[in-house]
Amino acid sequence: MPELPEVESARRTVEEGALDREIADVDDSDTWECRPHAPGEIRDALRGRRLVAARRRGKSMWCETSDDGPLLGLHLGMSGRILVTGPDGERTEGGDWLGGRYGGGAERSDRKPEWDRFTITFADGGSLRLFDKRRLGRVRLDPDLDRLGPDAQQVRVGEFRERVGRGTAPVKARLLDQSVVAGVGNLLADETLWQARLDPRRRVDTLDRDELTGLHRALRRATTAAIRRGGVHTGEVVAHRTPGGRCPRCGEEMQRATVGGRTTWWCPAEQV
DNA sequence: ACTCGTGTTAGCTG
DNA sequence: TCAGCTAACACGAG
Repeated sequence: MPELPEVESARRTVEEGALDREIADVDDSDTWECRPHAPGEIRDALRGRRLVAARRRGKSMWCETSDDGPLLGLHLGMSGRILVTGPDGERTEGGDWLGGRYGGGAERSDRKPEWDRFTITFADGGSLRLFDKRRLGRVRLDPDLDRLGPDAQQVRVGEFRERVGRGTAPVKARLLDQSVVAGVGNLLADETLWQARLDPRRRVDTLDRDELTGLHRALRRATTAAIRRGGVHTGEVVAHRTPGGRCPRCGEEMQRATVGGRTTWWCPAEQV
């Protein structure tokens, strides 16, 4: 499910396939996904315009629209995908990342049209859809991006140490806080902490400068690798987050607990 | 039937 | 006031 790497993939899907096409119609009738907008509000704001750029910060993405139109915010939530079809109606891009609990192998059920929560129909006959089984995604005009921290892939080491090291929360909770650094989800957090050999329960006020520096390096590396390999589920330790799973470096049995409100797996021998 | 979950956030607590 | 935590959100999968 979407963390920063998957959202970056969705952003590229839009950038490569959905820009500069005239918007003929918009189905924004899913009032939950499009809240707090009333039905028709997003349609009226977009019709006749074009998407002209696709941007991303952390897990949030948005499109700029032509003629000084509003920003179109798209958040994939936990199960959202962006699907773009060309003028012939065939899928050209998107929805192709695999793996995870709701990924891969579910293509047949994935076609259910009622899981299309938001659809832009272009004048050429193609479309852009937000497909979202669990309905935890969001579509909104001019989304509030001010509360997001710097993007996890772009944040510089000094700012990272300053932001992540502040407070007393467990380091994993700090990484998951989107206002601290934007883009880290549960799997990327576990992968990063494993790469950095840090115990996810460590309070950030016990981390020294070198540990924070190493954490920053691990995060950038894990994020870049996940984007390159096609998703956060390709992380080295992710497949071992399971009962009886063993650390792929040392063979110790992985430990499980809830940290920062999320299921957390780590190697008790190496992550200290 | 019942629990869990790759995300976000309102609301509670110390 | 604020940092930190919990429950709730919606709903499919195991």
